[in-house]
Amino acid sequence: MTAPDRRRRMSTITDVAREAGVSVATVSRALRGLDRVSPRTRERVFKVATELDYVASPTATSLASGRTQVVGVVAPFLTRWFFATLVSSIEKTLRQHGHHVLLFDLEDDTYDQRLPLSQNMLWKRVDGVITLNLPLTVQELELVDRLGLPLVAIGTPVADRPNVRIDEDLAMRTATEHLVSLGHERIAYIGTVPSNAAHIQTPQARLDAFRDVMRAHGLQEHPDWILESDWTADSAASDTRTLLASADRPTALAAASDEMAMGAMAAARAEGLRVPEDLSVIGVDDHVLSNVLGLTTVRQDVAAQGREAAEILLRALGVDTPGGSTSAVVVPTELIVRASTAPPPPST
Amino acid sequence: MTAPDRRRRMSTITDVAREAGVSVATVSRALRGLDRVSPRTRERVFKVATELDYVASPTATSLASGRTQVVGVVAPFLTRWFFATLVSSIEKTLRQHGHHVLLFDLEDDTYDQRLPLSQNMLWKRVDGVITLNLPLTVQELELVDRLGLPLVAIGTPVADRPNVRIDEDLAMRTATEHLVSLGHERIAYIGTVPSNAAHIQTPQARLDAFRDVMRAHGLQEHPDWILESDWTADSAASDTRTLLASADRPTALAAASDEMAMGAMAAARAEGLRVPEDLSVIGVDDHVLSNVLGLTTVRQDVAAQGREAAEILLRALGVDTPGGSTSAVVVPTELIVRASTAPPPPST
DNA sequence: CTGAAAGCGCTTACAG
DNA sequence: CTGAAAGCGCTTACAG
Repeated sequence: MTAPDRRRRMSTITDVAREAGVSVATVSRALRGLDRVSPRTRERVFKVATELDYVASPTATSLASGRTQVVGVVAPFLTRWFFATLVSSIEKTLRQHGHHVLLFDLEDDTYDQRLPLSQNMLWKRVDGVITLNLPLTVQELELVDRLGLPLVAIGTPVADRPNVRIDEDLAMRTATEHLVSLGHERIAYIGTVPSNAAHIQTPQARLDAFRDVMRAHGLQEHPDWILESDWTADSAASDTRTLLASADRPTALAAASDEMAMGAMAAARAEGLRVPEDLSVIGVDDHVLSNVLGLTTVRQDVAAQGREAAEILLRALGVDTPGGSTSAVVVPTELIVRASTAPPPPST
Repeated sequence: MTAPDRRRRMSTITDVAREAGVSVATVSRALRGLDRVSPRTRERVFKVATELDYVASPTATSLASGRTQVVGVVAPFLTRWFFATLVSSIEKTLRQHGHHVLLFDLEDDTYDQRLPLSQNMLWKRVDGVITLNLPLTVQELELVDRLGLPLVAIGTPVADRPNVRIDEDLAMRTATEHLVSLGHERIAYIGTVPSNAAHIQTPQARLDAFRDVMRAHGLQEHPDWILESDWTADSAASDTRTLLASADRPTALAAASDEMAMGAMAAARAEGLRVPEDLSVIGVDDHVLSNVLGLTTVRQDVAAQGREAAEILLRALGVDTPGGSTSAVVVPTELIVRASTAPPPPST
C-alpha cells in the first residue's frame, strides 16, 4: 500500500552543526532567532539549514521545551455549520502563528451523553485548549487546571476563563422585536433543550430575552408555543409540525438558530402554509444557506469568534499577536431582513 | 487570565518505577502490554501507575519510538458539509484506536490557490495522512514519500495510494436516469469547475456520466446548459439565474452536489418557477438539509467513507482494525426521491 | 558570542 | 522475566 520507499534520512541539528562548523547550541539559537549570535554565524547556519532541508523535529523540541505548538479544539459536534466554521477559522489563525490544531469531537453515539475530556488527550499533547459551546464538568476543569493549560471558551462560558461570544440576550431580543415591529402578536419560540442533553448548554438567555420582549409589549406568551428541540433542522421540522397544523396557530416563529428556522419553514410548507404570508420565521446565525433560502436572521460572525479566541489563547501562550483583549470579547450581531418575515395575515 | 495555579507535577515513568520497585524498562513493557513481564509484576505496575495518575508523555514516547499516534487530515475547506462530516467520522474512528487528528485547512484567502502541504506540518508530527478531495501536487506527493508517510485519499485519488470514494459515474448516471425516466428531455447540468480553481478537482466523471446518459437516450445536449460553479449554494443560485430566467429553459437540472441543487432551487423560486412543477432539480450527496428541503438526491454515505479511510490508514500503521480492504473501497450510493423532481410540465 | 553538558521522559536492543 | 545503558533530537542554564 505504500509507494516505493523513497524515504530519506532527514537531517538533524547535529548535521547542520557539523556542516556549519558550530555547536548544536549555536544552531539552535541561530535558527530560533535568539540574540547573542553573530550575524555572520547566523547567516551561515541558515544557509546550511536550507541546503539540508532541515526542519527541527517538533517531537524533540517539545520534549526539551515543554511546548508542543498545538492547541486542542474541543467540540460537542463537528458536522453542524457553527462548529465547522469555528474550527476552520481557529485553524487558520493558529497556523499563521506556527501553531496547529488537534481536534476532539466529543459527540457520542448516545444522545444524552458525550465523551469526557481526558488526561491522555491533553497531557503533553497541547499547550492550551479552546472549547466550542461546551460546558465543562468540574472534573474536566480540574484536569485542565492541573495540567496548567490556558483555556478560552467560545459561546458557553467555562468558569472564569476568557470567553468569546455574542450577546445572546441582544440577539434574541432583536429577532423578537423585529417580529413585533411587523405587527405580530401571536409568536412562538423554538429552541429550549431537553434537559437530558448534557452536552448542549441550554441557551436560557435567548428564551429569557424572547419572554422579556413579549412581556414588554404586553403580548401573551402561550406555554405550548415554547418548543423544545435538539437544534437540528430535521428535528425542528417535526417539533413544529403539530403546532403549525393546528387551527389556533401562531403567525410568527422565532427560532434560536437558523437550522431550526429552516426546519420550521419546511414544516410550514408541508402544512400548506406560505412563508411569510401565513407564517413569518426568523432565526439566529446567518447560516451559509440562509441567504439562498431567504431566511431573515440575526447574523453572528462566527469566523470572527474563532479568530478572537485563537488570538487570546496565543497571547496567553506568549505569542505576539495583534489585538488587545485578554479576557472577554462580545462579537456584535446584526439583523438581516430577507424574505421569511412579513406582517401577519389579516385576522379572520 | 489563567486560574489560580493548581498545576501539579505529573508523575513520570521514573516515579512509577521507584514506587513499584522495578526498572523503568519494566514499567514501559508492563504498561504497553508487551510479553516477557510476569503477571505479578505487571499487576503491581498497573496499580502504582493508577495511583499516581500516570500517563506516559506522548512527547517523550514519540521521540523514543518515532511514532506520534496522530494523523494529519488535510482538507481544501472545512466549512462545507461534506468535509466537516468526513473529519468528524475520521476523528471518531481514530480515537477509538488511540490516535488523534491534526487538522489542516488549506483554504486560502484567494480563490485560485491554496496553501501547500509543507514539511513542517508533517515531519515528526504525524504518522500518516488522509486527504479529503484534494489533488496533491508532485512536490507534495514527493514530500509525503520522502517522509515515508502512508496516505489514504478520500474522493480525489492521489497517485497509487489507497482511495475511498463513491462511484462518481454511477452516481450521476443514476441522477440523470431518474430525470429521463420522468420524461424530461431538456436537462441542464451544473458542476463543472473553473479551471483556475487549483484546489478543486474537476469532477469530470460526473459530467461525462451526464453526457453519456443524455446521448444514450438520444437527447440533445445544449452547450449553454452545462454550467460552471464553485460548488456553493450561493454561487449556484447566481450561476443558474440567467438560464432559468430565459424563455427557452430546461425542465430539469442535474446538480453535481446538493448545495448547488439548493442554490438552483432558490434561483428557480426567485424567478417565479415552481419546483418541481416547472423545474425538477436533483443533486448528489444527501446533505443534512436535503431532507428538510425536500431535495431529491443520490445519497452517498460520507461518514462511512471517513471510517473506511481511517481504518485503512490504521492498518497501514500496524494497528489491528476490523475490515479487510487495504487499497481501495467504493462506497455505494442510493437514489432518494423526494419532492424536487416530477414529470415535466406539459409542453406548450 | 559560543560551546560542553545535562536534561526532557520515554523505548529498545543487549545481557543476563 | 528484568535491568543497565544508549539513544531519540532538541533546549537551556552555566562557563568562558
